This record gives sequence, structure tokens and C-alpha cells, in this order.
Amino acid sequence: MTDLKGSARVRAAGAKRERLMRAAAEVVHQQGAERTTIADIARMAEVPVGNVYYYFKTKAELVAAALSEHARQLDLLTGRLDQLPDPRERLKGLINAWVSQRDLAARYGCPTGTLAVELDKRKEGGLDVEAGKVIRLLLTWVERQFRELGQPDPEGLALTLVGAYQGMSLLTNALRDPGIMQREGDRLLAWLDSLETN
Amino acid sequence: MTDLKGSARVRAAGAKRERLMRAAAEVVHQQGAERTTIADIARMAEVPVGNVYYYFKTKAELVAAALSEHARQLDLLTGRLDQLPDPRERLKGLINAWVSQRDLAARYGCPTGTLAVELDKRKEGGLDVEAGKVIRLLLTWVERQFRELGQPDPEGLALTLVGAYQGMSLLTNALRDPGIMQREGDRLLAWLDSLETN
Amino acid sequence: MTDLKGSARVRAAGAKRERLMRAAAEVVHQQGAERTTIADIARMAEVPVGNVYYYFKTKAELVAAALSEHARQLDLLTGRLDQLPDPRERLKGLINAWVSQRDLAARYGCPTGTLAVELDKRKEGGLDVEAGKVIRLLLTWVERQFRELGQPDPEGLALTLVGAYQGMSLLTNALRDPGIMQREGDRLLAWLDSLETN
Amino acid sequence: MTDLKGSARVRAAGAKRERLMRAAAEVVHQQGAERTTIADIARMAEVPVGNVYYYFKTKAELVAAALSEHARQLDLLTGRLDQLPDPRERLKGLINAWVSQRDLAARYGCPTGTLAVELDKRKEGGLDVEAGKVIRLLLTWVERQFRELGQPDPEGLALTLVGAYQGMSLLTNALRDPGIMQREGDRLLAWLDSLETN
DNA sequence: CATGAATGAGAATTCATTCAT
DNA sequence: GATGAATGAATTCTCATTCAT
Repeated sequence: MTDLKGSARVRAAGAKRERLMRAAAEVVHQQGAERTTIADIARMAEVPVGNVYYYFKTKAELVAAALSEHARQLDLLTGRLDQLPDPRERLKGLINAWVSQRDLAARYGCPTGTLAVELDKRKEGGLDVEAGKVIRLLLTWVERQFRELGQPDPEGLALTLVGAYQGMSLLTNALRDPGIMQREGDRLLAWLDSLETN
Repeated sequence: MTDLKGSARVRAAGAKRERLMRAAAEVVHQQGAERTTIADIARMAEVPVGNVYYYFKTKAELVAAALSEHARQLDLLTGRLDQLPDPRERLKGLINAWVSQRDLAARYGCPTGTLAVELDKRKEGGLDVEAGKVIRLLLTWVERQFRELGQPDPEGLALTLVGAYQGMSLLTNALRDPGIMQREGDRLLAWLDSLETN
Repeated sequence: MTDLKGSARVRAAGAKRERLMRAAAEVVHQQGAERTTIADIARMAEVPVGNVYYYFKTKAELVAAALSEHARQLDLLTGRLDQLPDPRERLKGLINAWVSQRDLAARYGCPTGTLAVELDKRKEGGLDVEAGKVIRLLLTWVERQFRELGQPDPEGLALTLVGAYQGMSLLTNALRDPGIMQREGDRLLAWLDSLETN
Repeated sequence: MTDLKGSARVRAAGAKRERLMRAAAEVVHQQGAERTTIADIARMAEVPVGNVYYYFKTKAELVAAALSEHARQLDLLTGRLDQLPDPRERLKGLINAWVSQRDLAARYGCPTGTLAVELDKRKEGGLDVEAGKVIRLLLTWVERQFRELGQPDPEGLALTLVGAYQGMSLLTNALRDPGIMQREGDRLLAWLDSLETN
């Protein structure tokens, strides 16, 4: 019983930390890091404010945690896509995933992109996880697909694809029109299909 | 005496307002709207803090002013480009203007794009000038060029071009690499050249 | 009238800053810097808490101001004593001033000494006015008197005299017995009288 | 098995309590009571935070324990000195012990004196061990030596000697100059030698 | 007894906005 | 209109102390 309770506590504790990270990721995506209050996150995670600091020493750390939560989501997604045998299909799966989030994007933009914009204005640095790193993860994965496709300049193509995604997310958000995401997504899919395999 | 002083005062007052707008545009671009203090802007504009409120009733109004300052810059640029006879050359001029700002973009991103991201998180609404409108100005102008070029779906092409710009600005900023702006700019220029004229 | 009011405002503003300094000096002497709250000082100075920060950017600055207020008191005292023609009389005047404060010392110790002890534990440095400097002011003044008296090793005598003062203040405070200050003061006076003039 | 474990546990428990006292004495000396955190002490003593409260009901009790640890050190010292046959030599031994600690004093002052200053500002009272008591222990011991030396007014001489020690500790600390301790120590030794034996 | 986690009452600090001349 | 000063509502962060197991 004690054993069980012990592990239950550990599980609960870990769960709390996770709850905070997830809450942070969500609220920060919605309100932006600057406008998000520790109290906001605590409320959503149902954790008393003072207790937040047991898990994260500063607000900056919590924001970093939110970012790495997004990185984790990205990992999960690319992990699933890696099951597909064809790199072209993997890239198309990525685009479809983006497009499927169009309503969220219309309201709040791309989680990583908007956070990158905001965190960059801080220039605090110091924290290990910056938005740039997460974006680079994505770039690297995309680049690998293009390489497997036998494309010349896979790095440039990755920049183009990820840039297009960030750009269409921003426009979708600024104009509050999920249709933009749909249309540009379709264009990207067609573009992928037009690439010759070597 | 009063006449002269009066008009001088009016001119000075107008100058003050302008100074505030310009200062707001610059500081907000650098620090973001949230992190920028009325005092920051006042200091840069060399206007006493208490006096700011004579020209702008709230901070939100000042931020809106910063945004419309960027809109004005855009107007100036497109106005100059409109002198060119060929719409394709106008678009290429636009891209070149973007690329020429790559160092600024690496540090602070696109002024309008980053502001759009930030303001969107506020949802205060109410203010006449939102970032979406400025971006729409740009889209409309670009769209017109594509139409003059006789392209089908000029609206879609405009979204693609402006989206590409926003995306490459974001990547340039997040990765702090002006080279990205250069490379993607070149790609866009080549793309424009590849379009057939009808 | 405007002029008058204007200068009245300036005077009032200066007065407010002074009120804060004096309040800080007193409360910090009584409660110690660490236990003293900005709110404590604000209350005693009858200034709203938020307004304190208009005059002092941080609590550390306010504490430094309290210290320099004590330095000012010391200046006033030595200034008065400098009127006396005989350096020996000046030193005796200093000791008498100390002894006359014995009840305060029994309750709170020497303002500068106790603050020196406390600030030293911080090791923040950076602030221009540290307790060491104030003590050095006193040492220098005392040393000058001994020098004028023609004593050999005036620096050593100054250390001895000021050290004796700090020591008797501490004992007076720790044992809550003003009589200690009286008795040791008398001893110091006799010691001064026993010094031969050269 | 239980017996062994039981006594081992008692021993360990006693050891823990001791570790906490010693850690408290050291950290409080270095950082001051106010700036010292229960967590600081627990960390240094290698005792989990939550466990501290088993041994000390409040922070005040831990600070009191730190103080009595210093009292214990004083007891050990005077106990050793009591082995010496000549009271004058005992006093000189005391002074030499002080001087030998001059580097520590330059950084943190006299443990008992600085704690006395700080605790006095609290006025919580109630606790059995206050700094005044420890200082009185020292005074009493010194007084006894002077009495054995046949000096008139041994109480006054004790106040003078201990006061000189506290004063020179404070100056040494405030000016961060161990040389002060050396010089004043020498002076006190010479003074002791100059006292006539009755 | 042991221990990681929880709690909640402060405390310092920041700033948009307002006010009194 | 101009301006330094005032105000007060947040917000982040700290820590002694308590709790559940």
C-alpha cells in the first residue's frame, strides 16, 4: 500500500509538472508569453500559485517549458510521419497536419512561430531552450525528407517549405481566415507533387 | 506675436506628435509592444511623459500610431515603386527592398508581421487600425501587380508572395541569419521571372 | 502666484525625498534593513508606497539613503565640534555626544555600526555609499584631531577610539544597559585627559 | 535488531541535530539570520527541509541553536584557557585566539556580536537564549580573570576588554582589513602587560 | 521519524494613467 | 498645452511552516 501510494505520489507529482507545462503551452499560445500571468497558468493547471515555483524557478523557465512542450508535440508528429515509407508522403502528411490546425492558427497563429517572435524581443537568452532551436528541429527533419527524395539543395527547400508554413500561419492569423491556410496548403501539396524524384 | 507663437506652437505640436509616432514605431519594433513602456517612447521622442497623453489617450492608441507609421512607410515604398512602368519590376523592387532590410529583420523581424502577431494576442479590438489592415494594404498592392501582369489568380499569388516574405522574415529573425532573407529573396526573384506574361 | 506655487511644489518635492530619507534612517535603525519594509518607511514618511519608487529606484537605494542621512548627521556634529579651538575638547565633545545618546543606543545600537554589520552580510556592493565609508569619515576626523594634538600614531589612536565606541555601543545594546555607555564614556574622557600634548 | 537500530537511530538523530546546529551557526554567521533560509541550513547540514522541523520547531529556535553553538565554542575556548595557571596568560590567550580569527572577522565579523546586533532588532524575546547571555558569559569569565589578577574594578575592565574586541571586530569587518584586528590585539596585549599585579 | 510537496501570506517592483499647477 | 509628481492595481517571487504518506 505504501509502495503503491508512494508511486502514486510520484506519478501525481510528475503529472502536476506535466499539467503545468501543458497549461503553459496552451495559455501562452493564446495570450502570448508577456500577457500570460503565472496565475493564469496556475489556474488552468489547477495548481496554487505559490506551488508553481516548486516546479519552475521563474516565469522564464515556465515559458521555456511551454516551448519544449511544443517541441515534444512536433517530435510526436514527425515520429508518426516517420512510419510512412515515402519521404514525399511524410512531407505531405506534415502539411496536412498544419492545415488541419487552421482554425487554431486563425485564432492564435503557429505556437512556435509566435513564441519565437515574442521571445526574440526579450534577448534574455540564457535559457537552454529557445524558439530558434525548435524551429531548427523542424527544418532539420524537413531537410532530411528532401534529401531522401534526392533533391538538390535540400536545405534551401526546407527553408522554403517551413518559411511558407510560418508565413501562411501569420497571414491566416492576421486576417483571421483559415481559408488561407487551406489554399496555401494545397499549393504546397501540388508543389511537392511537381518535384521530380531522382 | 500670438499669431506667430500660435502657429509655431501648432507646428511644434504636430512635430511632437510625429516624433512620438516615429519613436513608438521604432521602439515597439525593437522591444515589442508589451515590453515597451510609455516612458521608453517618451524618452526617445524627447517628450515629457505626462505630455504624451495629450497626443494619445492611451498606450493602445500609441501602438496603433506606431502601426500606422509602418503603414505610411509602406505607402511611401509602393508609391515609389509605382513609378516603374513594368509591374514585374515593381514586384522585384519590393523584394529587393525587403532583402535590403535583412540585417534589421535578423534582429527584430518584420515590423508589421511581429506587431500583427503581438496585437492579435490582445483581442482588445476597438482600435481602428489593426495589423491585419496594414497587411491587407500590402496584399492588395501586390495583387494589383499580378493582375496587371495578366496572371490568373492574382489574389492567390499575392498571398503566396507576402506569405513567403513573412515566413522568411520570421526564420531570419528566429535563426538570426540575414542570409536566409538573401537566399529566399533570390528564389522569389527567379520565381517572378519564371512567370509567363499574358 | 504660479511662481510661488511652483517653488512650493519643488520645495514640497524635495521635502518628500527628505522625509523618506529621514524615515528610512529611523526605521532602519530601529528594525534593521532586512526587516524593514518599503511599506514601513512609506507609512512613516506618509508617502504612498508606489510613490517611493519615484524617488528611489530600489530598496537598496533607500537603505543607502538612510546611511547617507546618518553620514549627514555625523557631518553636522563634527562641523559643530570643529568650532571648538582645542582638538582635545573636540574629541571630548564627540564622546559626550555619544554618551548623550545612550538610551537610544541601548535600544538600537549605533546606527552606522549596526547598519555596517547588516550591509556587510549582503555583499551586493555596487552602491556608492557603504557603511564602511561612513565609518571611515569618522575615523578620518578623529585621526585629524589626534594629529593636531601632536600625538604619535594618530591613525592607531583613531582606530582605538572609534573601536571603543562601536564596542561599547554593541555591549550597551546587547545588555540593554545605558550605564555601560556612561561608564566607558567616562573612561575614554579620562584617557583623553591623560594624553600628553606635544 | 530493533535495539541496535534504535540506538543507531538515536545516535544518527543526535548527529542530525548537531549537524543542523553547526550548519546554522556557520551559515548564519556568514549571511546573517535574516537572509539565511531554512533551506540554506538544511542543504549545508544535508538534512531534508521537511525534516528540520522535527528537530527545531521554528526558525527562531534554529537561530537560537546557532547562538548556543557559538556559546559552546566559547566554553571550549575558555575551558582550554583555564588550564593556564596565570590569569594574565589566560586573557592573553583569549586575545590571541581572537586575533587568529582575523580573516574570518574581516569577512563576517564576530559571530556573537553580529548576531547580537541582528537579534536585538527583532525584539521577539521569548526565546531562552539571547545573544546578550552569550556575551555575558564572556564578560563573566574575563571579569574573573581580572579579579584573580587582583585588579580593582574587574567588571569595568571586562567591559573595556570585551568592548574593545567587539569594536575591533566591527571595524575589521566594515573596513575589510584584518590588519586592524592585529594592531588592536597587540595594543590590548601590551595593555594587559602594563597592568600591575596586586 | 522521514520527506517531497503544498500552502499562503507577504514583499519588491513596474507602469499605465491621472492630477495639480 | 506642458510637466513633474502621484496613485494604485497588478505581477513576480520568496519562504516559513504544514501536510500526506
